[in-house]
Amino acid sequence: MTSINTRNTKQRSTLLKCFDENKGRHLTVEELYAIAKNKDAKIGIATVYRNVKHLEEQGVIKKVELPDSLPCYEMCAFSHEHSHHHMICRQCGEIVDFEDDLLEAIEKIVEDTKGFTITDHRVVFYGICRKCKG
Amino acid sequence: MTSINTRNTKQRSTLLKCFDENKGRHLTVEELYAIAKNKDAKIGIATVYRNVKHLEEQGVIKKVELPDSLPCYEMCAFSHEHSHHHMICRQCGEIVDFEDDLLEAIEKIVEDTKGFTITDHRVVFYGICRKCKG
DNA sequence: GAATATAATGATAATCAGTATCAATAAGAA
DNA sequence: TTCTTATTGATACTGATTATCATTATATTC
Repeated sequence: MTSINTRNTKQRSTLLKCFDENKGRHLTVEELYAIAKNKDAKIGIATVYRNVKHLEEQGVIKKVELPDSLPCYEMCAFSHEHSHHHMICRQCGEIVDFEDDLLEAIEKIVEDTKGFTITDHRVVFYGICRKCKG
Repeated sequence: MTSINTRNTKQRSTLLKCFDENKGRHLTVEELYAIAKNKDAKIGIATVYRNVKHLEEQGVIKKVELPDSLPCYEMCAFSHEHSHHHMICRQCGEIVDFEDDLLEAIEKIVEDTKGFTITDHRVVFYGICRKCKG
C-alpha cells in the first residue's frame, strides 16, 4: 500500500477521509481545509494545498474547474463510477451533475474532421433548473 | 451610440480596436495590455482590467476560461458568427477551435430528462493534435 | 463655447489564492 | 533504535486582480 517516496501521514489520511465522506460533492481547498480542521485542528492550509496537488497527481482526486469560481476537487472513484458533467443554473447558481456518454458521437466527428485524437473532455451547460422554472 | 452613464474614452476605443484587429484570437488581459501599449503607451493596466469587465458586461466581448490557464477574452461578434469550442493538445498545448452545433441533440436529452433549460454551454476537448501524432 | 457634473483614468496600495522557504517533526526502512 | 528524508506548520512571497483616490476628460446644459 506504500508508494515509493511517499509517506502516509496522519494529515494525508485525514484529507482522504474528508473526500471519502463527501463523495459527490466538489470541494474547494478552503472548504476541504474547514472540514479537515474538525478532524485535526492543527492541520495547516499549506498542507492541504500540498496534498491536494499530490492526490491529484496520484489520480486519487480530480480537479473540476467551473467558470467564475475557484477550482474544486472530487474523488476519482466517484467520477469514474458516474462519468458526469455539470449544469449550472443561471438563476440560483446550483450545480447539477448529469451522467452521460453522449459525447462519444461528437468526439468521433471531431476526430474524423480534425485529425484530433480526443482523450478527455470538460463540459459545462448553463441554463435554468427545474426548480427556478417553478 | 452613447449609453447611459457611459463615456466613450480614447482608451476604451483603443482596446476595442485591439480586439477588432485580433478577431479569432483569445487574448489574456496581459496580452491585451501589451497590444494596447503599442497604440497608447500611457494606458494603465487597471484601465485594461476595468474595460475588459465593462465590455464583458455590455456583451461586447466574451470570457473564455480554459483549464489551468488565465482567462481569455474574444469579441462576441466573432464567437457568434462561428459558434465554436476548443480542443487543447496535451502534447504541444495548441488550442484549436472547431465550429459546431452538434451539441444540440445532447441538450435536448438533458432538457427532457432533467427539466433543465439550457441556454449556453462551454466545452473543451483534450487530446493529441494531428501535428503531434506526426 | 464656457461651466458643470461625474465617469474614467493612472498610479499604487490592498487583497486573495496559491507557492516557496525553512527549521522541526515523524514515517518507515535498515 | 537509528537514520534518512518526506512531510509538516508557520510564514514570507508571488502574481493576478481589485480598491482607493486625486486628477483628467467626456458629454450634457446653459
